[in-house]
Amino acid sequence: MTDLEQIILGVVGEYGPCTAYRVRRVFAESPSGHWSGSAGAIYPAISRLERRGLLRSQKKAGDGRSARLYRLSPGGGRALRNWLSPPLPDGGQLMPIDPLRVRIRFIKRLPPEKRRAVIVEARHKLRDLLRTIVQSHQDERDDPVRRLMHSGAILGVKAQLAWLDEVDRVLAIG
Amino acid sequence: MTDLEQIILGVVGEYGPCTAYRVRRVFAESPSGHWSGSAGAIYPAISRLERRGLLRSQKKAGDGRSARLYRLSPGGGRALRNWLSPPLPDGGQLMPIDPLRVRIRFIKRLPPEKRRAVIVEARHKLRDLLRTIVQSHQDERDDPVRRLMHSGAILGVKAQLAWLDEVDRVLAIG
DNA sequence: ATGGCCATGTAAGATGTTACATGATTTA
DNA sequence: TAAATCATGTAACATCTTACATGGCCAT
Repeated sequence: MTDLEQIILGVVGEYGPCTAYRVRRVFAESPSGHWSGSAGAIYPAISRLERRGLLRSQKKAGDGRSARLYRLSPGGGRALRNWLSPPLPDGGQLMPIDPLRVRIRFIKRLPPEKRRAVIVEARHKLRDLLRTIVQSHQDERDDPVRRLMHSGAILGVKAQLAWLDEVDRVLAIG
Repeated sequence: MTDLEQIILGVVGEYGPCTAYRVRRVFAESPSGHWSGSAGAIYPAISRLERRGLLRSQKKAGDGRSARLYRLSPGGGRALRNWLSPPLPDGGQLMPIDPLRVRIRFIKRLPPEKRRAVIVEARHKLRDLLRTIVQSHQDERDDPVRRLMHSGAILGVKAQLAWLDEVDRVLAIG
């Protein structure tokens, strides 16, 4: 069971009976670029989940298109709870993956006078991103779990920004 | 050009002429479970890079096996610098991907009495991980960039731990 | 000389991306 | 009614994982 499939189960569970398109939009609206939610990933994944009996579907009434409403089957609920429950994967599988750090690792490949520009631009883009997430966080008043998702993202990006300051200091010396 | 390919270019550039196996070990020794560095990914990726003229190779002397030593070609160096240089991708592509947060998002699916256990276990595993990274950080005295990689990982995991405390508080209420 | 690690690779299969195709519904 | 968006899907292609196969090197 891939992460994508697990998350689809979670999203279907969260948004009740909903269409595949609705699931796609949840991915598309995520600020993270990691979860692209392309049609070619979502529709086949949902078909797989239905074939395995983890999702059920029914035709959406009053819709001339072939839209279907999906919901979790009992087995799907169990699969979802099982994914969430201990034992969790090892720490290495839980730690954040940082696309910025992977690049900066090789920054010495750039001539010294260009290194600074990378840091400056990264800081800029992360600050912009941070602003939009903070905005979403403030706009979200009702759902405490969703607020937690926002604050998690905020803490993660702030950690990156703090780290960038450290990178800046270290590179200035050496 | 995938991330894996870019990182391989970076690693080959970093470790000078080196074998494919050496590249694999760099991935395997990374604390992050994200970069598995399986043979079936690395060897084909290196072949692709050589076909495209970004890597050059020569037979390793005095080795009865078919081991080859790879190094960056001039074009490979350019490709690597180009990857590192502005313009960077958008903020959404730079922000950290947090496998823990994706799970906790759906934690309400668990019965209330089991939610705490998830947090406790996650905290435990992340603390263990943090200890080992801190240890590597202290052991590494020479290379400032490598120390930066460690401190980036440390800041990231600490942010997760701080967030877990917040999750704990919020779930205790709601 | 044999067991364990070093080292290279391949095959089968699943998953994901991009791009395209199709048509319904809503909005200006 | 025209344009935008909703909605579902498929085809071609590349990539990644898992598992396996092969054989050299090294220490006891």
